[in-house]
Amino acid sequence: MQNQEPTLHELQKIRREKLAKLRELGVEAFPYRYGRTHSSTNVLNQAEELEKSEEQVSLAGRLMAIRLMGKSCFAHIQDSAGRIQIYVKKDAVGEDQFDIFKLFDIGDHVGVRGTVFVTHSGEISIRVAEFVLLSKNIHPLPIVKEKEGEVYDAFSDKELRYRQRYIDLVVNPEVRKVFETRTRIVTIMRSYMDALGFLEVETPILQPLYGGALAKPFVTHHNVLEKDLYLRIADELYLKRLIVGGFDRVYEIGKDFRNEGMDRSHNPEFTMLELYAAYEDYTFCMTITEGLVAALASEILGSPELTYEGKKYDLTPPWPRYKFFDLVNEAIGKDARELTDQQIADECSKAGLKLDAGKTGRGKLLDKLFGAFVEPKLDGPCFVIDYPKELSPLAKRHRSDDGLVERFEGFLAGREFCNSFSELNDPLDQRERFEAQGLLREAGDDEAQPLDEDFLTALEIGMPPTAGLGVGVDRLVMYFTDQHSIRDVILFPQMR
RNA sequence: GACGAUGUAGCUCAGCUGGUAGAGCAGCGGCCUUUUAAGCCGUUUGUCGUGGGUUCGAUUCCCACCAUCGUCACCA
Repeated sequence: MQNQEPTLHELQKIRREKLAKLRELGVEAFPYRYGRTHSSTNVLNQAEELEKSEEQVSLAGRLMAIRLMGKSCFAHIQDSAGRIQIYVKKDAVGEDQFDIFKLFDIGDHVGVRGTVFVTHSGEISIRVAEFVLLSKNIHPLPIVKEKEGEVYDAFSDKELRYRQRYIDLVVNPEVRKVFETRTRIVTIMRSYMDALGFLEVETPILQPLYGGALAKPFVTHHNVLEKDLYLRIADELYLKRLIVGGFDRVYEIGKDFRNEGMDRSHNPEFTMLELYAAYEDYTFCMTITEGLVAALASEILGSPELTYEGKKYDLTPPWPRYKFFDLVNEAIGKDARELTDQQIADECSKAGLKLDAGKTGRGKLLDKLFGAFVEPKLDGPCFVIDYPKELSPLAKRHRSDDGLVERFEGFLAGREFCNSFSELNDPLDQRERFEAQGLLREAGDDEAQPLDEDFLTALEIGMPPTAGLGVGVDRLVMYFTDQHSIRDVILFPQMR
């Protein structure tokens, strides 16, 4: 639908005619640059002095409202900082120029030069002495009007908003704010990690073998090498190779790709922060998680209290830590570790899950059980710790319980947002875990991890004790911007 | 992937039990040199999501498909 030449509707024809008319009048419709002295908010903030000094200010922006009154005109222009009213008067600009201004439309970019004044109704405005067209709009913009906080004719069609984000951003200022906050969050993450001595690195997105998570990958093909490559599902295995290589602390913020369903908390490509620290264990990562989230809260919210979808959450560390099996056992009223695979499947069926104990591995069965009975109740913030070994092929065996691994997940608002463990660095144990994954794969689990021989070699070379953490950046942004859908925190979300 | 809801002018929406569509804003013309959802007068705009079918006739009924939203399944 997008690649068809759109039929020229009346509105667009009229704008093209205006463009032609402007050119006849000698107006350059798409000039090369415009020197600004101020932004809209600069002017609004310094209005008093600027008005007194009658200093000439130049600013540029997009026309968002035009109120023409015969021989004068009020209009609003919008720049990346905000909006400001301009006042164009025939007397001030001359008749020829005023006729040109009348050919301008909502959506045009203009540059204006003039002095600052305040209107009778108290709005800080620019009295325009001179204006130029900077770019002509020939495709009408949706007109959003507002009075006393109430919005009229909002541009609200989700499909159009996501597919034509450029319009969404022009017309819905709160959308711009969400993405500005997103960038601030990532910046804060970087400085937080940098301050702790972590080195930011980049690892391959195109990988000959995928790993580091349980997920289905996207497959692509390299023509010259004549082989298939995978888009990474996690950074993990490469970052650990770097720990083997001797970097003590590394992190990466980047996109992962998982070939799975989409909903309001899942986009096929999403952003993860992954970090690895040598000589630390998973308790270190809990501290990092708490510290990072608390830092975000104080810088973004100015308070440890987060409101998400009407509910309040206190993010002040430390957060409670609940053991995986304590939660599960309490929820089902039995000791899950004593149950057979079939019995776990039966418990799952009580929650309406149909699972085949023969085909699904024990780890996954337990995970289902957790997802069905525990997860929805985890308001958080909290950590769930010490997961079953079968579920975590890259995590180190628990120091005091052979059937568990030293792993935690962080929860907030009933949703997981991070995952961490004491990294498995025993190459022989790791090989066994891969082999167990291989058996699951043969049994039909297409999310089981393939064996990565080179990664095993790296572990054989020797990885120090290491802690690793992965944080879902999109989800954190959702919390801190109070957005309901992941699509509202990704500029160009995947559409069908 | 399953079920449900929705899809009408550039935008937001109305359209009862089938007779080829309306409003506000935007646009266009006119009046208006401090307006601000500017106002007043006049006026234009539509493959009624797409493709089939039923019918003399479908935006309205039926089927399929596409898209969006929601719930579930899968996962972060």
